[in-house]
Amino acid sequence: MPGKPNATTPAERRRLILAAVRAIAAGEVAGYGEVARRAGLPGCARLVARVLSAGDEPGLPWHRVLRSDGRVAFPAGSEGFDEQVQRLRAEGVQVEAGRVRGQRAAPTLDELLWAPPEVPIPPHRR
DNA sequence: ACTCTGACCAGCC
DNA sequence: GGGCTGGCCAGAG
Repeated sequence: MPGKPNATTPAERRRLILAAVRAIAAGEVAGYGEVARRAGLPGCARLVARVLSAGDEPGLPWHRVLRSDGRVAFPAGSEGFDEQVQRLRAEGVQVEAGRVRGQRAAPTLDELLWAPPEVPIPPHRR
């Protein structure tokens, strides 16, 4: 077939990104760039952001996607910010001033690859 | 076809 | 720790 070795169409990329986001386990967080990497689309962090901003897919754990700094991607005080923080806390993620503590948003996944099925969440920790 | 914008990232100072 | 710059992809005007 005339050359289409990879996902060159936006719809295909979008599907891959959605799958990668769904693959994030509860209590885990991932950066936009990391999600793009898992989707097989390195460098497409902005595309991930765009897909999430569409908000079409119901049940998508979009709140588990953070910036590479571990910060919430919404401006502090906005609705999206507030909701994302609450959702993360509901899953046991410790959020402090819009920033996730205890986990790395974008660690070196050189060997980590796909995340473990479940992560032990300490009940309370400081 | 061009320009601007966006739930971004990595590098450098 | 913070701020600037360039690069990135896709959609809207």
